[in-house]
Amino acid sequence: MRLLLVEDDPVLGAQLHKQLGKAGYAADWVQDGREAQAQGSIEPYDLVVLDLGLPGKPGLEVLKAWRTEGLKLPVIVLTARGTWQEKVEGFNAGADDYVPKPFQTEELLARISAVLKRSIGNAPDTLNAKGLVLDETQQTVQVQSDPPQQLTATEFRLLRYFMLHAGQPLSKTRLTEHVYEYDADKDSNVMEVYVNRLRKKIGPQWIQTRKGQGYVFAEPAS
Amino acid sequence: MRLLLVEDDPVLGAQLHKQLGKAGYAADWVQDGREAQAQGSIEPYDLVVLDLGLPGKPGLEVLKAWRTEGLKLPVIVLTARGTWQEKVEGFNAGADDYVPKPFQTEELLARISAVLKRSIGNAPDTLNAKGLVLDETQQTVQVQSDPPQQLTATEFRLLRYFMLHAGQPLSKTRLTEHVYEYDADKDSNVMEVYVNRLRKKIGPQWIQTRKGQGYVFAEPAS
DNA sequence: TGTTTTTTTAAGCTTCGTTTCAGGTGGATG
DNA sequence: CATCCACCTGAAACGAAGCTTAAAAAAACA
Repeated sequence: MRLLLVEDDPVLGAQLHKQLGKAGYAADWVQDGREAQAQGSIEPYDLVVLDLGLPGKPGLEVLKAWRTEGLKLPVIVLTARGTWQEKVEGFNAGADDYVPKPFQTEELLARISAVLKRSIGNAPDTLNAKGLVLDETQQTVQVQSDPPQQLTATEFRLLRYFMLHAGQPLSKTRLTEHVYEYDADKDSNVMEVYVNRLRKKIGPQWIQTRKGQGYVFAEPAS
Repeated sequence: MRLLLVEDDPVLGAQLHKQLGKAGYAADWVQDGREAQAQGSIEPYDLVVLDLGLPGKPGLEVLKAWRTEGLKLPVIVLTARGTWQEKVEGFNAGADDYVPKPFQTEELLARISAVLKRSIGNAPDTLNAKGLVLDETQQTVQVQSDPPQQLTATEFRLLRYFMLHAGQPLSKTRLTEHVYEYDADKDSNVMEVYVNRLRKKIGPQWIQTRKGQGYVFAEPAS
């Protein structure tokens, strides 16, 4: 999952950025309103965490701009001490959720996870395919009733993306874009390598390859 | 365990603060209601000891504010006159326990320990894993039937936090936040050093490292 | 105050996750 | 049937994260 963090305060921003990374998200961090808007329009983020008090361009403006542009990526708004109007304004501008400052990091992480699942429009527990369970806090997978297996950071991010988009063909470029932050080096077979590793861990039938198109995560034919 | 002590009386406050430290809690002490509220919202405390008669903002108000904000951190209320209504009001406002003044420090410590375990949702004697016993009053560990070993203050705080959260992966930042008071200096390898010391004392199999994620305290595979 | 214990810092070393690379496989195409 | 291309796979190279030890700094204690 690739996130955009928009927060001008260097201290809070740095801390959040780190925490998001730890939680298994590939997060880019920008500190300026204009930059945020541009970035959000160009790069394919899965979710934005948006602070409202920003240099360059106010957060709400940025959000509105995205919405009139037709972008419907999920946005969670952070705002100082929740005045009631601000909250309403935020939702009107098209925010998906709203976290009043100050907050505990766990709170934010919980909201992010909730909004992500909701936005993809799948059943509440998407990460529970038939006979395959992904535990988000432990970063483990369990196949049938075998003992749970540990996943490395990258394996986890990839598998989560697969499971959240089960049934859809996903190109290798799309996968790299969403599993890694910023650069996205082309001309590498990293994805193939990681798909290989996942297949070894969970069994080959879950991820099918569509030659020329990419991969599809799906339940094994019953 | 990181506590917030809210007590305006300088004498009692100082004394409690000291005792809490002795008992192995990293406690921050504030004397004002407003400050308490802000502090409790921002910092990741494990428990609050809250006096009711406060300057700035009444204790019950502070508590209610936290609850409406959705914060569910455990709160123990101290109050002077143990009138029956006050007790009820306290519980209604969302207190987890209630200690009437005057009280003996041990009484308070016992309550704190109980509420902590309860709030984490673990069995009453969480500090008693298979073959490993942590004595809270003595600040010692006993492995199997070896002689008990003395722990230093920090070792004790860390090990208790581990045991109370057995099975969960705990990041190094989270550990520092909960083992130390206020500052929480980043960019240091203190946690690694202390994990090392604990492993030397209790044996290496109890604390596993999850590279990139943190550590997990768990019973050795049987 | 001087002494001892505890905490923190720093440095070199080790381990493990990531990425790259080289060679292999299999299906599609002419 | 030969060739090409996309993908697979195992192993090596690299780098970051964690380990360990010793010494410096700070705190506790007498």
